[in-house]
Amino acid sequence: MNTIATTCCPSITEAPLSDTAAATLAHTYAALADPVRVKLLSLIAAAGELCSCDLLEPLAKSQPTISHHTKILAEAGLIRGEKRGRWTYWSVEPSRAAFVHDALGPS
Amino acid sequence: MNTIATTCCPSITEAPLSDTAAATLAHTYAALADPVRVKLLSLIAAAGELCSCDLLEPLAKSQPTISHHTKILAEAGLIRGEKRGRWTYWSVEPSRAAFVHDALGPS
DNA sequence: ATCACACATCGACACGTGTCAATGTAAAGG
DNA sequence: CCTTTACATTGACACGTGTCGATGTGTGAT
Repeated sequence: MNTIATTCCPSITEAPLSDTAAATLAHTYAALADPVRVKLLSLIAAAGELCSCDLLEPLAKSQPTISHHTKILAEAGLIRGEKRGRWTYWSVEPSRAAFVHDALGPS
Repeated sequence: MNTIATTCCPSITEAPLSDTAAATLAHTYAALADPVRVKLLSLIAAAGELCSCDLLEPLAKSQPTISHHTKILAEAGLIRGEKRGRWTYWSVEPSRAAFVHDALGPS
């Protein structure tokens, strides 16, 4: 946690990550470690906004499974859900839009 | 900045990922989904080259566990090992250096 | 050859994770 | 009210995963 405090942005070529920084990164990448969630995220990123009901067919999973994956992505801070009426609309977390775009882009 | 993306590869804002593309990405991110592997990768990236024996102390894990994690990172194509004498020297896979640098950088 | 070292592999264990049927909750419409 | 719809939660199951002790495989040194 003192990594960012002492210096601004040390390049990875200069010093290894701290335990807490590594744990935080691993938690984020764990959210992307499932093909269903990667495709789910790409569907939201491509559409801009989708409700859970729109995810059932393209992902070919049950409703509880979709709810499980959206929860994990939301807890990782990659998407956010907004309830409007009976529907929950999911969109990419604005502050992480660049990260999500890069993560889904061709590497 | 995305002049290449428009002509070459469809941006994630245009179309969702295919099943195979999502599975490939998820497999890569699964290799980064463990804090020990994230720190292991950062140690290699920071040092340029390290043998397995140099990883035991900073990671505070047993030798079989280190061997297990290096194997997963190597199979994901993020690092490569070169045997010289009795030691195996690990380094970041050159073709994935940019990806690794971004993946470990501040998000 | 014999020994010590560096690393990989195996076997076993505890724990985490993806999945779905069943059930609960909340909102809109009758 | 009651019913339907959209989603979350629970419980249970099978499977994957991180971990380490024990063992195997080479390599170099004596």
